[in-house]
Amino acid sequence: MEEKKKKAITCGQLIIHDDIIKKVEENMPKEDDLYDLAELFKVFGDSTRIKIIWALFESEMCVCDIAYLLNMTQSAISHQLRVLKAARLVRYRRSGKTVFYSLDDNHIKQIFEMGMEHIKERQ
Amino acid sequence: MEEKKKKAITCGQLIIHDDIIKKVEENMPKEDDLYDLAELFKVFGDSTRIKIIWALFESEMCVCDIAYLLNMTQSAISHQLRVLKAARLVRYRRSGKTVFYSLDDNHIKQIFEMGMEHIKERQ
DNA sequence: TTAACATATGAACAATTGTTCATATGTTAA
DNA sequence: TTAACATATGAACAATTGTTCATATGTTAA
Repeated sequence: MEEKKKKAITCGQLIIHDDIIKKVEENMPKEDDLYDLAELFKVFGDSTRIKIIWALFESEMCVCDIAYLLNMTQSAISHQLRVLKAARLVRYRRSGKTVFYSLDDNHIKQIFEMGMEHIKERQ
Repeated sequence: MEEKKKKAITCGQLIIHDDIIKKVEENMPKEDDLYDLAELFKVFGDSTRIKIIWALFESEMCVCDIAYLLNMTQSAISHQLRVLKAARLVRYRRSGKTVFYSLDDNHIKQIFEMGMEHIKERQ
C-alpha cells in the first residue's frame, strides 16, 4: 500500500474520507500475508482438491483410495496431493508401497463450512 | 460420487474400509455444491480481489477510491468488481456518476480471519 | 536380484485468468 | 444538446493451471 499516486487513475477526485483511508491502511494485512492468503484460497479453488480434502475429513487414505472414491486417475490425484502438500494442508506417511495422506490443519473444516453457508444462502 | 469403478485406476486393491467409503459418501456434499464452493474460493484466490474486499471491510467505496487505495487502474478494479458481483460478494449503488460498492456477505470476514490463522501458524 | 506394484513426476496440451488498451455507456452540469 | 467525467466492457496477450500420457522412483515379496 506504499507509493500511492504514482500510477494515474481515471478519477482525479477522491470521494473517500481521509480517516477511512487511514483505517484501511491500518487494518489491511501486509502485502506478503495478503499474497499468502490468496495462495491458500487458490488451493481451495479447485473442486478436485476440495473433494480430496472432504474425503480426508473422514480418515487418512492412500492415493489409490482417493482415486477410487473420486473416480479419477492416480496421476491426477497425485499431482493435486502435491499442491496440497506444498500448501501444508496435508501430511503423509509411507507404509510399504502405500502412502497414506491425512489432513494437517484445524481450520479447513471451519473455512469449508462457512463457505458452504455462503453457498446455501444464495440458492 | 456416482459411477465408481468405471475409470481404471492403477491400484486394484483398496486399503480403505467399507464403512469409511460409506461415511465419505454420506458426508461429501453434492457435486453442485462442491463446484460452487470451489468457485467461491477461486474468487478469494487472487490478491487484488482480497485487497478490494479488505478495503470494503472498512466502508463502502467508489471504484476510483479503490483504484487509488490499491494503486491500480480503474479498469483492472472494475473488471475484478465484476467478478465479485457475479459471486454476489458485493453490492453496489449508483450516486450520480459515481458507483459505490459494499460487501454483501457476513461470512467473508470470518473466512478471511480463519485463513489468516492458517497462514500465521506456518510462519 | 527381479518382478510387481504404489506413487511421483516431467512434458505436452487445452483451458482459464488477470491486466492493459481502447472505447462504449451512463450521468450531470452548463 | 454537449462536454466532462466515472464506470463498464470487449479484444488481445502473457501467464497460470489441471489433466493426460509415459515413465521414473521407491518398496516388497519371492
